[in-house]
Amino acid sequence: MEDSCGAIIHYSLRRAAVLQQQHVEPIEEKSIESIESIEDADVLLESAEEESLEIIQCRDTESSDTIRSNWHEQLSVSVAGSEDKIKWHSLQHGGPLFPPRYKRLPDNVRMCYNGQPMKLSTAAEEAATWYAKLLGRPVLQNAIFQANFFREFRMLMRPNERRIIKDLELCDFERIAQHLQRQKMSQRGVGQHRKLLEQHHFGLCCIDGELEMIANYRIEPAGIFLGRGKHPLMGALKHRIRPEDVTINCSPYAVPAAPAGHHWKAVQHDQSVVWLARWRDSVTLGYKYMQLSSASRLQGKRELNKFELARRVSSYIDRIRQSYWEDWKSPNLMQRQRGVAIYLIDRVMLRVCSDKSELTADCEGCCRLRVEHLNLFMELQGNAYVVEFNFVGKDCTKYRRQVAVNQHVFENLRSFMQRKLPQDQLFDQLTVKMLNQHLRSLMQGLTAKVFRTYNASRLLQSSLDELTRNLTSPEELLNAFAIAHANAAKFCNHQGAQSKLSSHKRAIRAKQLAISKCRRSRANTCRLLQLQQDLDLLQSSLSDAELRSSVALSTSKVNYVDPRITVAWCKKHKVPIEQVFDAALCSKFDWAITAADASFRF
DNA sequence: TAGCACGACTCAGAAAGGTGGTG
DNA sequence: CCACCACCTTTCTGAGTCGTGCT
Repeated sequence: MEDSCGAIIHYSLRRAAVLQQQHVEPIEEKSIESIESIEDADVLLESAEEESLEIIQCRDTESSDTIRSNWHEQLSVSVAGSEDKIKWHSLQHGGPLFPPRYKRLPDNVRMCYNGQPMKLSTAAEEAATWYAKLLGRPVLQNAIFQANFFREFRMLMRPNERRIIKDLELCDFERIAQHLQRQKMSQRGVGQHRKLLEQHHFGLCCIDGELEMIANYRIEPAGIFLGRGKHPLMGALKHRIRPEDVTINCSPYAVPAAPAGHHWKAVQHDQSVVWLARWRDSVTLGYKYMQLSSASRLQGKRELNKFELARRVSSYIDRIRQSYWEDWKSPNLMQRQRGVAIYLIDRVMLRVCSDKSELTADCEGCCRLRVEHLNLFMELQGNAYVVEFNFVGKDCTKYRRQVAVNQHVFENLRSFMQRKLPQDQLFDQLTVKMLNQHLRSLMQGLTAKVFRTYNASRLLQSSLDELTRNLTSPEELLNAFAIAHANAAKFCNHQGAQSKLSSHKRAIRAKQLAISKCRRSRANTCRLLQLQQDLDLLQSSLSDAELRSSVALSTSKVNYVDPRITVAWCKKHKVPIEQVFDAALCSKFDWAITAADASFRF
């Protein structure tokens, strides 16, 4: 309790300091904001193309084409920790794009309080529009959200408004929500052109003579902090970020101009970092960064390094496993805990979970597991030594899994749980730092997170080998590929909220209905036969669909499995890469598509 | 020198936006 | 031809990981 109070006081003081630094004068609108029609956008787009070329002019004389086409062939892979301290030699960009200034609502659109329309101050009205956008979302029912939002909403009101508005329940945002919806519909079409224009202005940078895309050139708009799960700060207001809050990182000769009438918080030329701009989030108080796109050369190099590091684990894995087997039998409690923890990270794919501040949602990982998160079964459904994990993991996703473990692990876990309360730490002698230090002593650059990359990639490769060994037809191959990926995603516990299964089951029900209708109306038998065939096909693919629906496939594809495995598989089976990677993945993994041939093995 | 806070990065699911099929 | 819907892709930004530097 004391700790929690301390954290809250510390947070309040820091937040006050950050907010005090934030400037309040309105930012000048850029010319982009004045676009009302598609024609306007086209005209501006043409001039922007010229301007954008100007922004990215580079002093680097080296031919960028040669660098781009074969950097991955020339690259000698560096192990983690020994990466170059100098990340770039020349860096030029146009600075971030600020969201448009808030435009007041028309006079006939008002928040109603207790049935009476209220004309709010500009700041309070803007906060009301943020809330109105969330109408219908379950998060609005959350008491923490309501309390945080209403407290900060009232702080934006004028004293006379504050005297009247005392209860969020009596605030009616419906008219504002309807107005915003109408506004959105009327602006369809213009948005696309504006986006293209903005991308030309702000979305590109020039790094070491290479034109690259920027991943997030937009400053996050002000709004309501939502967080994940039961975040204690949900509902707090994210303040507007202004040029005076933003630090720019670039070459000394290429400082982008701040918007008219404004200046940057600071400009630095730090070659040891890859961010282009940063600012502090007014709720979490952490830095937010403007960074290069994942398709960029620099990010590609980092990706390659990541996968090469994971690939090296193959040569060390026997030694690593031998080491933690020995730890299980150690008389030293810390070593036993360390051995079991690494086993769980390696074999159950748990994240390590670093220490967290009190002001985050209550989520766990290996080093933060509590006694209450585990159930031990000597025997369960014919399996010996089963551990049931039940906790809330990263992003507040549920982790619920029963795993048959090694007998030594089981007995160690039982001893760690003895004489402890449910809320006590399972690994009370262990810290993340100790664990990673030990891993580094076994293999240079090895940390806990590498196991996820290693295991997911190994699993994909073996699943692909096994499932596609005797297949030749494109449909069968692609289906098997999807299942292999789903296996890897399931292993990583990547969850998707939108269930494709429900639509699959709906399709089956629809066919069943159509068949019975067809039978009743005695329609032609050809139609009936066709429907029956469709139904059989749907039903036979249900179990595959069940697997694929329960997981989010993209996360493991994007982050964990070595793309060269997929590329090699495609080349071996003559499957076009576009059928398994979408456009974004193709450009992100450009290096893998060029580098890997059919014989590549992870 | 240990422990902690923090900076810089990777990883993550949800929401928004786009597309193509169907009635 | 259009409205609607389902599915897929992109964008957004919150949440972890881990090294570094300060006290």
